[in-house]
Amino acid sequence: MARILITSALPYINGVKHLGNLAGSMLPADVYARAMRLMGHEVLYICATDEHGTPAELAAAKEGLKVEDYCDKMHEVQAQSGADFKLSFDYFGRSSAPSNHKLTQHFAEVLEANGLIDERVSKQVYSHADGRYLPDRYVEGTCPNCGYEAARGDQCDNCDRLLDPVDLIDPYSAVSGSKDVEIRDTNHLYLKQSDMADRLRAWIDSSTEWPSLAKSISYKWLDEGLQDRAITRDLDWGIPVMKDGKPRPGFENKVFYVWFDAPIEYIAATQDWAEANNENWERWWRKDKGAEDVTYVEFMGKDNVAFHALSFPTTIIGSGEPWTLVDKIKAFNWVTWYDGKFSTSNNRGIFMDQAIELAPSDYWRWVLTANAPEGSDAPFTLEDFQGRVNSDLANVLGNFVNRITKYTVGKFDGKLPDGGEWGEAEDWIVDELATRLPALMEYYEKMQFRKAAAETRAIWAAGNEYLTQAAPWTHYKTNVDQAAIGTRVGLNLVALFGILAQPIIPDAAAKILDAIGVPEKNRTWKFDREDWKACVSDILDALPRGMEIKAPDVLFTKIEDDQVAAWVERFGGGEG
RNA sequence: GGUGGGGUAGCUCAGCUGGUUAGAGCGCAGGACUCAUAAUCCUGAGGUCGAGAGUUCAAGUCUCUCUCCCACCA
Repeated sequence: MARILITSALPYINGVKHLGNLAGSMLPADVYARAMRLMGHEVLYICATDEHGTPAELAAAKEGLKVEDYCDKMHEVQAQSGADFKLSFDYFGRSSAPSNHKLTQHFAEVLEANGLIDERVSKQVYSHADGRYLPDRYVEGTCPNCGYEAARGDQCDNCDRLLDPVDLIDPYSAVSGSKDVEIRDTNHLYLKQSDMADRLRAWIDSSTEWPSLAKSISYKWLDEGLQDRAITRDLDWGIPVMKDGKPRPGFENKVFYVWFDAPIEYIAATQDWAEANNENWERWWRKDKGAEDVTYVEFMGKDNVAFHALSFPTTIIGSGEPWTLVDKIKAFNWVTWYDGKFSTSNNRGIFMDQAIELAPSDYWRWVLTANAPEGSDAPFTLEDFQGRVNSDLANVLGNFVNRITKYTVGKFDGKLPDGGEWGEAEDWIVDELATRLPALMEYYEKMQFRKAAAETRAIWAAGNEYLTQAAPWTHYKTNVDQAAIGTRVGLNLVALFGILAQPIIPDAAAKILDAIGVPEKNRTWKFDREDWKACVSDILDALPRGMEIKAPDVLFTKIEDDQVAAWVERFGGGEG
């Protein structure tokens, strides 16, 4: 039994998340958390909303709300979405929580004490009309390179030249359109990542369980020389910059950069979890206080790898304190939508709150796991969604449960039948499961989710093949006992299928296990891995003979063509 | 521009340190069965593995060049 700390990248506060966000971090983290719990490991799964930064302020302004109120509202919305999709967070926190203020300020303090933070002057565009500094992309103007008149502060869309906003000719605010702007000197704190390079490299060298993607990106940065990074911004909304318990002189109107405080929230949220549940957070995060045996796994989209592999570790290692460092980074590509991208800002694609109206959470969970963007970007279409739900869930799993339970009710009075002789069909299914079950366990342990889903499906399909071989309906005509063993093994397979389905489709799995009467304590994955054949043989005779079972209602309603047509009409393609 | 990921059957994808006739699911064609949500099971058709060159007895699998898609960074 291991202790596994799991975090998924914090969803940003400025709107309901779309299916791509779900599939790229929160859902796989949840599937992993559930699987590890089933294996008997002690799991803590933490997530939170990421609430600071300019986009949050702008989104709030657009809705005419104070940013605090906007965040309160959107945090609730996102928490509800998570609950709707059955994300089994142990705690869903907020990066704006007091605990995170305190902890972020603590880290800044110790980093400065360790000589890893510098105060430096830089130039920023200030807008009088907006009463604020404008970060890169909120300034537009004429490109100094090609003369294009609507160049963004960070890059010109016309000539692709990368820009510094202070170099724009005739700059104006992208927020208000005002040209009443000026360039001001402003002080900021810089995290001296360059000083940390050697220690980071040593740490990465010693990390054996990183995927190559994360490792190669990290080495590349180190090879080129890590840039020092500003960790403060000229904003109101965020974590105040303090010094000796008071606002730091010259930083009264500044806050920490969202990327500095967001990962720290992983820890702060754990503190809040501990506070709310009378638990101990230090045994997860402090190696000097019980966390030395914790394995920490982070889930994120590929855009977040650098922050999790270098920036956050700089904070952690640089503190000189014994905090838990990430052991495994699982990164995902994007889910694409009809040859384009999901986009929150362009309202393109399907969002979590809409998805849950269209179909049960299990359907989405299944399809997004079976088609997870693990190796590369993965396309999502409603036609593919329909196909996978109908084939995998309704036909292969749902129909299997339905056919054997109904048969039991019809021919054996709804009782698990006794009698019959073990034969070739039974030998076959034992061999099949003795191969597939260990493979499935390994896929989960290695976080290979597409393969885990495919293997799960293959096990369901093997159940159907077993029934074809055992053919109880044929034996029933001449030898009821022989029909009994096929039915009995079939019912035990139903129980196993429910048990195995739990991480991906928890609702349907619970329905199956309830119908077949499997007690809560017998729904785990504590298999005897020393002898799979014996283990499987036991599984196929686990249910007490004579027990009453029920035929559950149809588990998965198929998605009809006209539904898909209506969805495509409503969402398909989108308007870029 | 740099770095990384990807370009394998109509579609979505597997193919580890190079080695027998390149695999799976869906879709398609044929057959079987009738317990079941016209479900299931079996069989089959279908690919010069993005393009070109090279290394090797042998290359989707290694090297180089090119090309297309995606992301990140400056």
